[in-house]
Amino acid sequence: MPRTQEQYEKIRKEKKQLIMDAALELFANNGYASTSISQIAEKTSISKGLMYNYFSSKEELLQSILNLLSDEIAEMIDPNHDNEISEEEALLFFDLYFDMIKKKREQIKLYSQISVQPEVVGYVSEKKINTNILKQQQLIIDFIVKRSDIDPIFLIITISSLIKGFTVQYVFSPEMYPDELLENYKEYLKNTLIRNK
Amino acid sequence: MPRTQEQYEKIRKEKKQLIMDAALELFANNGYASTSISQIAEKTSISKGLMYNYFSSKEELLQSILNLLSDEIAEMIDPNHDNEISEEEALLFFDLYFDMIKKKREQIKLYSQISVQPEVVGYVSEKKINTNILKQQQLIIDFIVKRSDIDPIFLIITISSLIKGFTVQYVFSPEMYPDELLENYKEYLKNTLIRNK
Amino acid sequence: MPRTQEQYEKIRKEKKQLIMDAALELFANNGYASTSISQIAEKTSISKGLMYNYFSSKEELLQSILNLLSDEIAEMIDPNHDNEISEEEALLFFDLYFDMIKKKREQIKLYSQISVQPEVVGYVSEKKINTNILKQQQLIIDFIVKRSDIDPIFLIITISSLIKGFTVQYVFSPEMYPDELLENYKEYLKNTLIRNK
Amino acid sequence: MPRTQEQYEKIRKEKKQLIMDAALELFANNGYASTSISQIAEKTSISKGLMYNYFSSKEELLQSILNLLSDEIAEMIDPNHDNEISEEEALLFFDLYFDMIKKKREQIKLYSQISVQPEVVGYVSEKKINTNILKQQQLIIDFIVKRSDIDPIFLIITISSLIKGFTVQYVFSPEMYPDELLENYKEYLKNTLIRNK
DNA sequence: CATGAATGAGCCTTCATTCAT
DNA sequence: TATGAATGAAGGCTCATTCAT
Repeated sequence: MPRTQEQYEKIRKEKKQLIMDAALELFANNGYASTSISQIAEKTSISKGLMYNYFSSKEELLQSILNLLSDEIAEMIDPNHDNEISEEEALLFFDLYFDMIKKKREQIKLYSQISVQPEVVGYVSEKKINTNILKQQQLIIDFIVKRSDIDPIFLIITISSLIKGFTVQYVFSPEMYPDELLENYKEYLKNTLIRNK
Repeated sequence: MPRTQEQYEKIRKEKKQLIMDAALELFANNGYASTSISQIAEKTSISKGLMYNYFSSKEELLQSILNLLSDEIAEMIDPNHDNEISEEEALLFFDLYFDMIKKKREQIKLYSQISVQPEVVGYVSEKKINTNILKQQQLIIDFIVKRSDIDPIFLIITISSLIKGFTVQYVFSPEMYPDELLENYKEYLKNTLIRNK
Repeated sequence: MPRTQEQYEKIRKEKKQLIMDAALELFANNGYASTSISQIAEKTSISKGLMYNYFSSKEELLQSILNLLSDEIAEMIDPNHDNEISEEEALLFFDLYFDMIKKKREQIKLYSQISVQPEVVGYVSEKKINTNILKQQQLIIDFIVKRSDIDPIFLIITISSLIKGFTVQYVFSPEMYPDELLENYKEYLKNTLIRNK
Repeated sequence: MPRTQEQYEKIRKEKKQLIMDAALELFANNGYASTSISQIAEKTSISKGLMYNYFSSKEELLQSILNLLSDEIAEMIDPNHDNEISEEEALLFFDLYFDMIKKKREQIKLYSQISVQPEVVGYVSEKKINTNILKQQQLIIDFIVKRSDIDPIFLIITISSLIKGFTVQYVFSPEMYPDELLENYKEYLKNTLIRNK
């Protein structure tokens, strides 16, 4: 009783995911360049050769991880497609974003490393990832700008720097931000930036 | 007749600097791991072997670059040694810091890469660099905290995130921050954070 | 369809032996330091890189050769485990020892080089090799001492020097000791040292 | 007042000797291959370049050390040139030989290493060294043979092995042979081999 | 689909030797 | 005579990738 086409594809997808999981952990913690295909294969309990059955190269594997991150972020952040957001949506963004950096910490750690190394990959899917977040971020900023008399350009720089800086600090030193602090800081940002309290 | 001691020292010092300059540019733009000794030697127009006359290893070369950066930052930022700062000193910090990230852009780019890559180096002189800046930064934050009724912990997170985030964005995309904008944003920060305008 | 576990193991074992054979010949005749991995690879008709699939370093390759020698000697000499030996056993030792230096000439040549070069290796498995032979040698000497009125210390020095000296001379100039001479000399030693003729 | 030709030559000779002394110690203890010209130059407190003013290559330096050893041995052992020796001369040989291995321990250690490594040097002056000792040794053996009814060939093998083996053991583990033991063993050999006691 | 042996280019590093000063 | 900067060939080793089985 041969397996159906779908079963094959499902198995294939799962194996792919296993490889990506192993690779992510190794990349994020040991660095992309310092992680060898052998290590990934060993961690996944498959042979080196088989890896190339799923990913055509080490770089494509990296790309896949980042692309998946991009998709997952898109799903989590879910930018609405009109060009305006309400206060609720603005507040929601913080919930979603903080949720994301917590759940995707390892991926973002990897992404932070990659995005800073021009050599590693042609472009990786940098733009795609940025796009998803930045689009929403832009809407937030628009929202804030509209209700503030601060020079928009300053506000944009400030908020994007703040988000970027906080993200990096968090993903590389999560132990410094216990859950409660994280929650409180999120509320503080909501109050300060959105609710104007 | 051999060269005098001074002549030799001069040659050494100059050549060392040449190598470090070439390495910095390559490291910062292509990444540390992706830059080979061959490339550095070629860019410096020396033989591969000679590099090892000046630096005992690739890693030591990196360390030297970062140590120099550390020293230069120390000189530029010059933290005062009492534990309190005046408003003038707080304002001065912004001038010094913005000046530094502008002049040492490439080095900080390299540093940003290194500090995010677990594999590269045991310590590099990460701590030393951080110390110099962070000490001063801490004083600034203390200053601000003292005159504000915001929860200190939120303030600390916010300001350090802001500085880190802005620094990274600037050194990797300086073209987005023309001199005038840079200057204006600096003044904006001074007014907002220090002068409470 | 992949090879079976056994097939792989067979390939590995055979290839390992091929490499060790080639390395032994080169090490013994050209010296360990003067033999390059390239030469070994070429003699084995494999690529340089492949060597590292079987041995983690040049030194480990050397160690493996010497460890194998150690095991083979153990098998050939087979020291008995009580602390006394009979005349027959004493006589047998000479048969075994002469047989060994003849069959393992190249290995002992290599070993003679290594044991005299402080730089090459931490220990190599020097001790292990020595142990096997020396234990038996000690029993022989005990045997002789017991039946002689010569000062034991002189006897020990003399016999161990004699064995060591003869071994070195033989392995480096086997052409000076044709089979018949070798055999006769062995009998001469038996008669003189053991049978007291 | 310029120096005379002789003074120059004397200085030159002394400096050469200094280099050879440093090299000998390093070669004997760290191995020839593992000792770099830099180390020798440093130990001698001269520059690398100057070394090549005295010795045209690393190998020539080694050769010089061994040649000197050869000459010194010749002087110490001083083989007489007729083809026969008296009992006194035979006994004297042991005094001279034991004296030599004690005083030239480091050189012989080096020589033992070199003579076992076919690769290092074309031939070094192996033959020359051997010649000096072997010639005398041959006379001793002749002397013993003449007064013994043992098969000469066995005697030759035995005595030359004994001397070689003892020499190697002594120079590599002198701490196992305190002066008194050395002296006593020498007398033991004299009595056994020459005086037939 | 699966294996891991095999390749080969490239990397970091060492070092005897040369040479301008 | 003396210096040490400079060279360049070679060495040990790693690793992404390929391929016979």
